Amino acid sequence: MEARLLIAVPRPLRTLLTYTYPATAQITLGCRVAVPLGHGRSIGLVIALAENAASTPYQLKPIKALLDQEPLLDAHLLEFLQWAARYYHHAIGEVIFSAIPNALRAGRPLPQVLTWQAIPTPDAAAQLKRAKRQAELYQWLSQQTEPSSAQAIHTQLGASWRPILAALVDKGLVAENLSPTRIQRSSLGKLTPKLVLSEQQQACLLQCETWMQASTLQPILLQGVTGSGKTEIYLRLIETYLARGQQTLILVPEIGLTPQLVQRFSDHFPEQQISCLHSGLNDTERLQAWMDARSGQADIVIGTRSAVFTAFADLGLIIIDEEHDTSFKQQEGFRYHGRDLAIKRAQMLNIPILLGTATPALETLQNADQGRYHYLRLEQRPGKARPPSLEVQDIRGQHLHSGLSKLSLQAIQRSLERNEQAMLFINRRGFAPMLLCPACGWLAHCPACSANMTYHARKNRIICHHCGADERAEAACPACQNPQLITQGQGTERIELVLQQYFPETPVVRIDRDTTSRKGSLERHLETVRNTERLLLVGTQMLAKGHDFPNLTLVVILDVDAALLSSEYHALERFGQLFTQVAGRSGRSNKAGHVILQTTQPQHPKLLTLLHTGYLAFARQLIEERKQWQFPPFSYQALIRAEAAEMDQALQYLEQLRLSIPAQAGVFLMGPVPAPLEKRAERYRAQLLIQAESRQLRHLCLNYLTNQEKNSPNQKSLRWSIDIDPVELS
DNA sequence: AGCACGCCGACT
DNA sequence: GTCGGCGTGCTC
Repeated sequence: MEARLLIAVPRPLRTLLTYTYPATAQITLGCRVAVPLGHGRSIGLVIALAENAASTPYQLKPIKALLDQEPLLDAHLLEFLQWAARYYHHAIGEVIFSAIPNALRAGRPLPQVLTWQAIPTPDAAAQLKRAKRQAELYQWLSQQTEPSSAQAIHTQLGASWRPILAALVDKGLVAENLSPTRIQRSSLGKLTPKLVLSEQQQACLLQCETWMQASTLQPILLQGVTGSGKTEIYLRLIETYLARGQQTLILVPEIGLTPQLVQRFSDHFPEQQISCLHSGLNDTERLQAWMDARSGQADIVIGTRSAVFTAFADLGLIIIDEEHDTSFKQQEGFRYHGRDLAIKRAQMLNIPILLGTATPALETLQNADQGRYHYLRLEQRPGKARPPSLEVQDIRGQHLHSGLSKLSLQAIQRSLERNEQAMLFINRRGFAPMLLCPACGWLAHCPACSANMTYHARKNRIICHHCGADERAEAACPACQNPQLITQGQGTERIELVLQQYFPETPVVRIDRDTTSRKGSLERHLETVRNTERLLLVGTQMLAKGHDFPNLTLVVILDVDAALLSSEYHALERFGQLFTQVAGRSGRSNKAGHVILQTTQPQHPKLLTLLHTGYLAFARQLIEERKQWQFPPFSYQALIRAEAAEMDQALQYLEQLRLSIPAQAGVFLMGPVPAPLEKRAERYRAQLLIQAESRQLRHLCLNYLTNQEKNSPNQKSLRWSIDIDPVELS
């Protein structure tokens, strides 16, 4: 007698595979198995029991081995992942395995964790029990004489098990350096005094707590301007869940950029273990953090988007910081949105979720305005900090010095004279986006993409920012040998140069992907900025994210036009968010801030709304416009992308897919058309946009499409993908 | 994604 | 004659 199992394998298959196993064997859902697959073998994860009666057109194979005694993923996580695979129309196996650390994907056994569970601390009995276990553990540990095994145990222990750690350090068995997934307390036992909450923060906290204890939960949008003390609210809310012995998940856009946030958490919770999950970890570190969350040893997990798939022993609260940030959206492969999935996961677990930002995404604001989310605002900045003064600079007919107006240069001069810092913001790295020949019109163009190469002066190379093509910049024109090539437009490198020329006495720090690619270099730069009173900062997007520069009083935004004139309908929303965040960087610590926007569009109505009535009114105006055009959040989009060796192939393939979707009310199909970047890395790209008036209709269309795909043989060398709720149409 | 199968070019 | 190039197709 045998039974059947539905197994997910890490392959781009849209279905689960059915295998048999002996009915006498005990198998729990969520365990890994070794299975025969095709000519070889593969690892798989048991997802469900299959109907035994159903006859199959193929010969079922038995699983080869059961690899786990206990499930890697619990029932909730399995259900959540299956939901995600359906929603994003992505291969189930890839979705399931994105929740399993690389280190466990080859079938290696789960490391043995000392099995204890997080014990709820409030009552004395539990405290006692916890202390007793620690004592037992300590006794056992003290018998370990070999430093290497002590080290191993130390690695498996949480930093929260301080007595043990302290004892080990004391005995000289381990050095007091923890793995990078764990936050080290610099001095044991030192408690940082709690900040006193403002009246508004107090009210806000109380309201959140009330909502979180209600029988029906809704996501909470906490809109707090930069410096209004959102983080302090997070900390207080987390306390409640820690006291119950529950864990908290905090999703942040890019953890490498927010070391201060992590520090803040570890200072506030010196007794708790905080684990970090981000792209900078190697497989071992990632496994460690994952195990800590799954076993319950980690009290708080801070991570980037993929941390939404982490297994938890007892998750009680989710917080999304900088909720509007588009880096929560994965832009390749499994194109999920970390925030949206977190909301779904919280809903499935019936636990509260808090979305924090100064500038809510339009869809989030719409949800709040419609009452689907609770909505709270923190308006005041604590202390005496006032909002910055804003200046729109009309640069029409102005002579610019490498993109900088005379007025901007004067404003920078005045800041420096007051021994204050200024920041110049331009969203383009490199020296100039164009290198060309004034004699014959030759232009440095990427051989593999339909895009210009960017000139990088420091390296003296031309680089394609789309495919990475990288060539030496020749002195003379390759077409007509004219010895003098010129550049057009500006990037961060050129702005850095012009500032060095104008202000030779002042250090200039440039922060972009080129200056921060090496590990720790961003931190070093930020350190310089903190330690230097008089300084100029140049950078891209990266500068806008969550750094606190107390002596910064002037911000100049240089490429406002690009955002105002973009054809992408998301561009304005992004600009509003960026502007509000960047403006929030200036004028803290009791010094007046000033923001300059250089533009040829000083009368742009949206710009005026943003400046005069603030982000909220601006965002609501954009929502109104989206409504008129029936764009999201008033419709539901899916972008089908295809790429092939020839544009015609890509277009024809999409046309075929389009025809598989029967015409129906409430569905618009746009395209297929060539993508805005027609060619990338020698491949031509086309896209088809599906816009439906409900998620259900969109889902239906995509089902037609994937069925059609199943029937038609794969076209040679053609790759295609589905992007649900796209945030970028390029 | 793997992995094998298969049908064409240059080698001992 | 065969080694291997990667284009194509399948995975319970």
